[in-house]
Amino acid sequence: MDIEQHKIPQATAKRLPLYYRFINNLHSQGKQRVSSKELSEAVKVDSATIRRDFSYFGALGKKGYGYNVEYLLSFFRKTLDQDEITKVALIGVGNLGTAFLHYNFMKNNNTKIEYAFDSNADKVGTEIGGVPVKHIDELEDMVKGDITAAILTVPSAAAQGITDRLVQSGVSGILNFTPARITVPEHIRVHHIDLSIELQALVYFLKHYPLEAGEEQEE
Amino acid sequence: MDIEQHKIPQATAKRLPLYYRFINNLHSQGKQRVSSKELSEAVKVDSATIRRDFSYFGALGKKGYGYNVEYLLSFFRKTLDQDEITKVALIGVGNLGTAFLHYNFMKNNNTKIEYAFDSNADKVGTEIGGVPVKHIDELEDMVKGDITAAILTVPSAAAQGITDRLVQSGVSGILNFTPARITVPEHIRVHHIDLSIELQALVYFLKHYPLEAGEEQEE
DNA sequence: GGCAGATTGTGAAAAACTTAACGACTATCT
DNA sequence: AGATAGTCGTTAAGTTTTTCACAATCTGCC
Repeated sequence: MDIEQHKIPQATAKRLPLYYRFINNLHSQGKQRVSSKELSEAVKVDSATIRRDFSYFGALGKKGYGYNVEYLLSFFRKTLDQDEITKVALIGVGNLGTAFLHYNFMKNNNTKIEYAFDSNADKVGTEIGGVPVKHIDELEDMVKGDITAAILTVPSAAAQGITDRLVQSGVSGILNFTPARITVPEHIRVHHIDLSIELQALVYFLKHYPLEAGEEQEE
Repeated sequence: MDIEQHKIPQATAKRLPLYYRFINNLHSQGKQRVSSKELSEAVKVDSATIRRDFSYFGALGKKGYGYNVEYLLSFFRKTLDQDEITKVALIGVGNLGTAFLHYNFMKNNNTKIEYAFDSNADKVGTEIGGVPVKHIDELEDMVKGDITAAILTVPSAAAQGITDRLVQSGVSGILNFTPARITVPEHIRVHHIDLSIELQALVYFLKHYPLEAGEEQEE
């Protein structure tokens, strides 16, 4: 099973949470079935790509019919490990961190932000989006052995220092929102999301890759 | 020139702002020269990829020496259109929007957030990170003919409605932070950044693609 | 001036990803 | 029942991106 999992392309893996959300939506709307074409319009991914993505998990649909929403949903729930909740910590309760705390609380099922950490005494002891805010000094104690991943929304100057402490405390993944490119041991996974770069990249594309009619969007 | 520009792979284009930032850092630190290997360690991109990326713009470096930081910087400044500022609007001054306003003000040189819009009367009339907050009713008037791109940080229920108004008002690109996948005419470019999906994707990778020693990171 | 060592730029290959196309099958209409 | 329209799963082709590997060539030093 784990070996099979490894055959799934990373590009596909990145789209799974997107699919999952939209299938969830469809289910809430009481929709019974959905075709790759319909789904394609909703998530803005080519229908052939969707069929290909789904096929990595076996035959989820029926020819001439489409996909049963109920079945698809239960399948994704299982695949994305909805049952087993991954515990996450958030470091840095600024605007971005706060946004995430509110956001997360409402939407995610397979991850839970257990604690948030900040150095600001005014914030410590409060609760945001249902998540208790702890002092950064408590980081090691709270994280050790319990937390799998961390969301890094601290000022960039603090990024590497906090990262080292997180790694020490045993997290295996970091979602880094700071502009700093952090250095970690090989077995730690880091995903970078850089708001400033995203905006600059969009602008660059606007100037140099004007969309012609009929041209498709990538992301 | 424009035809030449079109040869640059999109993957490369997305890395340019990243390179630019780090070259800027090096320059501030007074560094004279840098090799692709050094830069690779800083930005976490394979050195061969960096050399290939740079080579699309011609021979920027010198064999046996590396790249001259000063020259590289001036080249990137020109290429990323630092001189010609792209005007941007931000819609939705919640936590995420506020984070962006602070962030942007400090860092970007080729883009400027001219206005922010919100429907909350308490926010309208204030200024955040140097950006004036206008009422959402003024959107069309302020944007029309002047603003090239928009950052969408509104609640997802409002996303499509605001999008339509932005398109009407002539923006050509949208950076969409809402979970909704918005529909736009073909000539409008949309980049989606979905915080919730990023977290779920990271968790999925942690579970199914554990990093072995020596394995490289993507993104 | 010449040589050892470093580093680029790039051809070629590999890897990763997307898309087109179609056979096989379903559902529905007449 | 047969015809029609729709849909999946997949093979094969196409495209994009990354990586390897090395000749060319520059630097720095003696």
